[in-house]
Amino acid sequence: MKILHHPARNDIMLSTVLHALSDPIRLQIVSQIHKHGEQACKNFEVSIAKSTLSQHARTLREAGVTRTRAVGTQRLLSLRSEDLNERFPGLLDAVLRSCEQENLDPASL
Amino acid sequence: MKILHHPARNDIMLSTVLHALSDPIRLQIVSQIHKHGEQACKNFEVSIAKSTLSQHARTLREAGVTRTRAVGTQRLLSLRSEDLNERFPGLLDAVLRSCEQENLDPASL
DNA sequence: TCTATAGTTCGGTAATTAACGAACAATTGA
DNA sequence: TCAATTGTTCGTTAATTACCGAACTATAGA
Repeated sequence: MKILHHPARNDIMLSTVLHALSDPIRLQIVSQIHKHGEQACKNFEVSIAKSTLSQHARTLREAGVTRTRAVGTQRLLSLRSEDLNERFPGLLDAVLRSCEQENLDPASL
Repeated sequence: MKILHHPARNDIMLSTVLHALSDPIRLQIVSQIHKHGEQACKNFEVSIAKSTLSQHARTLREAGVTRTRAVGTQRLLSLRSEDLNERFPGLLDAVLRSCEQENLDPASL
């Protein structure tokens, strides 16, 4: 099977990570992995074609945000929390918390 | 003179902020404001045309990352730290620290 | 071996983006 | 009032991006 390329920890670039996280769909994906743990693509509740989802998964993986491992026909995605915390301390947590806060916001008006 | 539109605090969107910060040039601008305080565009050390710089300044302002005020012919940009901290606690600091860390990284290999 | 499941890759389209220079607007100071 | 400074806007170009469906690969299970 195909080799899934993941950047080494020190090759993870801030602007690339921020770009990967700047898309609402990818933010949803990351948030869902955070909430429910390692997830296969088929479990993501996003309203896009599977080819599009596959591309988003690739973007996240190549940015160093997620790790993908193959199990059977599935690709399980997890967050590279340790690598990200080591390289950009506090960043992932801040984004995840911001993400949750934003989703609870209609009351703030 | 033209009105400079700034989003209200509660209208600042996470994905928009992350997108604004995902461009290396804009990250440099934000980092320089953080280091040296409120800055006019002419002070930014970036190697792009001034029309391009003006567009980047607009992107940051419209995302809610910076505030722009007019003083004479200058536009002074500052970070909306308070608004951002209120809305997305810890996010801006994490990005700024990540930014600094990345710029000191050649030793990490 | 055949079928279903899970993802990936490819080709194409439409939209967005970053970049530039030229022209413009606003303000300051001579 | 005139020139210099500072920044914005406009028109264009080239590159990137998000999206889709169709075709493909790989694995699991009947």
